[in-house]
Amino acid sequence: MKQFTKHTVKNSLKRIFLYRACLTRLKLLGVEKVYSYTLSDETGVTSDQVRKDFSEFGITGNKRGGYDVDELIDKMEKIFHRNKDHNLVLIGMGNLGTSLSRLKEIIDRFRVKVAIIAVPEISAQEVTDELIQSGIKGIINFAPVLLKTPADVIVNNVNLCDELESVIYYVHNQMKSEGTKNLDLLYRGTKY
Amino acid sequence: MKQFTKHTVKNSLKRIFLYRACLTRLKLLGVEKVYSYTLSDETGVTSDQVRKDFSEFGITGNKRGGYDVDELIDKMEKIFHRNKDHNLVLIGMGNLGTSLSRLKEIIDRFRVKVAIIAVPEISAQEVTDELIQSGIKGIINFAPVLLKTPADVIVNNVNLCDELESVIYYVHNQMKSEGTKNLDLLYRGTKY
DNA sequence: TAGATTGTTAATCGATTAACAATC
DNA sequence: TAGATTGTTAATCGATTAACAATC
Repeated sequence: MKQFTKHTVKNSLKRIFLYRACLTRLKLLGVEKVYSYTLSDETGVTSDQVRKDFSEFGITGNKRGGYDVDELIDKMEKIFHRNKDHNLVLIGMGNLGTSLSRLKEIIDRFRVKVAIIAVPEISAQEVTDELIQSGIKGIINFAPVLLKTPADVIVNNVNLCDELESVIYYVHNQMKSEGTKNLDLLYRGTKY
Repeated sequence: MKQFTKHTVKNSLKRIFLYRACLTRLKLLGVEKVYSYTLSDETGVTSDQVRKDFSEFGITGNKRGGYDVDELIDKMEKIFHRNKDHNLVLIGMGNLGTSLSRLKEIIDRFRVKVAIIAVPEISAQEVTDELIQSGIKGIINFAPVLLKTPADVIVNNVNLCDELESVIYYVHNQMKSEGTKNLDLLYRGTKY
């Protein structure tokens, strides 16, 4: 019954994005030190969860002293390999015909590992196959198709229609659920 | 310790998008009937999970007979309220200054409930406040900021940088994990 | 009918939450 | 020191997986 492993972005990783967004904003405001409850207040994630997430990614602070904002941002940049350069290829609609033949050459030369696919639905799989042949290991896919890829290739689908429809779904369905108490007092975000 | 409820798109809902993508493709290929294991093969979601998801959304098939593709697509369209029209406003950078004053008028007139925010980071919160004042209940946010919104407003953040970085994260970290057996035999997708 | 597939209930697994000992 | 906060272990909750009875 057990199927091939589906790759899904870990919730904890998504929350790290969330923390970082807060931290860069706080830094801009001149904040130098935060506590787990600071990030909790800002993001709506419980302070327990904040510390648990940090622990998972090996981020430590100072007992009683909280966390240094700069240090925290720095550690998160490292998690995302922001300290290194990453070349990537973007395959768009305009240059599709011409560029496809030079793809492998470019990917090899610049040691590209990540590609962005923004071609029409119909050519998406073909482009993908080509990319994988050339050694691409991660793909951001804007085409509204489910790409077939080997297990060692990561695909992240970005689909505005799906995003829109999920918002519409929630807008239409939330009245039924609880969420209607203390409306003005509560705040929340999404998708993280 | 319990915090305000964070709204997150349900996994089951994301999988419904996935099923629908498959089904529309299969329909194009002339397929009229599917079984839970058909969708399992196509999506990598286990057949158990497919049936469980269908059950959650009140989608039923025929014992022994599987599911009718058209009927399935139709039911999914209904889940996403695709059978109705939905007006939406798109606030972009170009027309920011001019249009903001007419916003409420337009939102009222066309009974808009959903907005897409594609303005620079710095004006995103201001625009959001304005939208909420005008009665918007769902937002797709392209600005890389965490918007403060009342609990009855759904926000879906779309952030290319985050998507990219999560791909980079996985590309750099997967070698360590298991996933290296039967590489060429296994297929997987992401984010659903 | 026998066999195959659904739909649902029970078991398992993983992620979140709570609790608390360590410590600055 | 006393008090506050971290980091981690244990308890709980929810989601996935397995099992199976219903049935076409």
